Amino acid sequence: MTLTQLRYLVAIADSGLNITAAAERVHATQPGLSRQLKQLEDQLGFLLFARRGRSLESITAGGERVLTHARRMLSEADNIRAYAANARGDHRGRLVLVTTHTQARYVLPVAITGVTRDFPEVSVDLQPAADGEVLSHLASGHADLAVISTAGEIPQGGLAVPLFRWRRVLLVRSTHALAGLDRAPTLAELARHPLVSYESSNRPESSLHRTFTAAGFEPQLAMTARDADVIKTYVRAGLGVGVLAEMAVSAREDADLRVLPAPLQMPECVAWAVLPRERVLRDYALALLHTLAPQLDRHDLRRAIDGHIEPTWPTPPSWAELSQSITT
Amino acid sequence: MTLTQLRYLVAIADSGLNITAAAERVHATQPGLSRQLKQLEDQLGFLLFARRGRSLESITAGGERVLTHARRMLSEADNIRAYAANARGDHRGRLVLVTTHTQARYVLPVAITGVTRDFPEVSVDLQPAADGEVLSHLASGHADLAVISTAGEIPQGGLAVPLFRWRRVLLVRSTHALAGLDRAPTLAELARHPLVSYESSNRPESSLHRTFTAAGFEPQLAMTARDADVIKTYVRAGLGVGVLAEMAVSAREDADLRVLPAPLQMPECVAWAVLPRERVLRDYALALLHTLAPQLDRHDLRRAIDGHIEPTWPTPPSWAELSQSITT
DNA sequence: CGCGTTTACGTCGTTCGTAACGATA
DNA sequence: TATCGTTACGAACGACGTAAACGCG
Repeated sequence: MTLTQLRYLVAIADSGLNITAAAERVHATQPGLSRQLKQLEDQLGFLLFARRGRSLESITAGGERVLTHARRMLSEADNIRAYAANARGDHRGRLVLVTTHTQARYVLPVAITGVTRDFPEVSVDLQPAADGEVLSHLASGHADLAVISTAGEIPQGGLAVPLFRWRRVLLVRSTHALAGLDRAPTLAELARHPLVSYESSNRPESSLHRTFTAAGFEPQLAMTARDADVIKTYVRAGLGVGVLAEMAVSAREDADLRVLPAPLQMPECVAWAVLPRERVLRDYALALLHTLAPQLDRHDLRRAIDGHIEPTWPTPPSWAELSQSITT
Repeated sequence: MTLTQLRYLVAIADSGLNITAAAERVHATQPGLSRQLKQLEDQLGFLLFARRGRSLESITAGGERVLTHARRMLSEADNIRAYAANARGDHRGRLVLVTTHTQARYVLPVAITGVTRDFPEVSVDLQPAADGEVLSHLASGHADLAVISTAGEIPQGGLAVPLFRWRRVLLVRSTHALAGLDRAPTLAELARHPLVSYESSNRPESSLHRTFTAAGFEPQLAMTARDADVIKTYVRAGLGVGVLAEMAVSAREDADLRVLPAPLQMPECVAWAVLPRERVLRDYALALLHTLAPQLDRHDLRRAIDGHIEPTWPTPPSWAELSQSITT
């Protein structure tokens, strides 16, 4: 049993049982993989894949089992390599982020720009995902860091680091009935108008939905989208009142629209960075994290990550405070 | 980075930084290990060991870090091999048990005999340990299964499987003042006599100590030992009242001594098997466990171990019931 | 001078890629 | 017939053990 054999095994499993495609993925030839797979099966004494004719039909139960152990071994091997790269100051590599559209579009740009400036040999891979899918992407092990928001709870599935607090704002056309208001509308006032908001607001357990129903109202969601820019477009088209994160509105770009604070009952949200457990973080990933959470000490962060401990974090700054300190 | 290199690295660390001894351990030559270590260090880009002259002086911080990841990788490799051996019905191997003297001497023999009968190619390695050290031996990863008793709490550090309930008994010479009693003495009566018991009774948090002090008495421990046979010897010598586990007294062997039940306030204990987490159990280890816990379904056990879930176990049988069912 | 590590050298085993072959839909 | 996996072959690489050299106590 060699690491190469296990790497090939995982590649085959991840390529839909297509050995040719797997060979491509690991930069080797197809006969090489075939041979190593056969040798591994011979040594273990049972088939890892069920064959139909000559091609692989499905993974056997034993193969599934071996696969999970193999994945752990390979991820530990990656950990050693990552640690070594940090130790020798080698900052080449990839940084895979998985996050929602709003974070990707409005929060991360400055932070990522900083990383690519300080670590020019890093290629950042920004994976967009729906609200509920971010953490499952992280759990699958293909991402180094997730950024996600919650209204209260601490995200599970990794080490959660609080970044900043933010509130929702309302966005309306200047001709809209609410445009003249110089205060936050009440929930009752807002409930009379069709809303345009994030896709996740459709779910009954979303904080928007819960806030309305707790007060005895039913939100009218005229339209939902993952993408804040799409929401703005439909607000401009007069479809309804935009309900989105304060990070997503810009005084310059959205000067044609009126911005109102959301009703006070709508809870404050917290944006979190979530790091996979048992995974060594590259220095540039830590740098990104530190840009997003400058209030936290770099070495405390490193200790929390390496020691797999969950510290009691201080209350994160508001988005206004954070964006202030990032740009200056 | 190869598995061989990591195996060598661990061997060197476990041999007190003596490469020659490590080579012996892994059945290879010393220059081979030296070379692989050097190559690993070259590839990682930093020293794993600090040198003084030519010999290894200490592990570096980086070396320590790499070592922990390497150990995990190797243990996962062992898991794959163990799973494969099970799958192909290969029942050769070692079974390392760590436990206290009483279990080793009075409880495990029948169970181990059963294993060596059903699995003649297994060599059982019974590691004796003091009460408090059993679980740390297990945690170090050198044992497959620990057997230990507690008075109430569930043992930590692995998947704990309850085996049986047992009580303490008193052992006295026939000439002893308590010998004529046909009931359990009260705590007050017992407190007047010097006691001979297990070493762990010295600790103030031991259940014996706690029981006495809770009733306002102070136990007089004339002598303590890890070994039940030693305790009996000193009881025969008239040193005091033996307080030991009911499993340790035999109607035949101890016919010259009087056996009394312990005071009712002394709590019932539970013997547990503790299995290391994240470790594939060989079939013969499961067989041993099943002999010790016949009330539990074999497949439930396998599922609990493989799935790393902690089921709510049924109340275990008493030692009398268990020893009955084992021998028949 | 003994112990332990490093270096040098020759051999052996293994892996790899290319190319030809076989099976399947 | 196109696609995908297996088998065959030769070259290159790497690992290993033996033997000798080197440092240190």
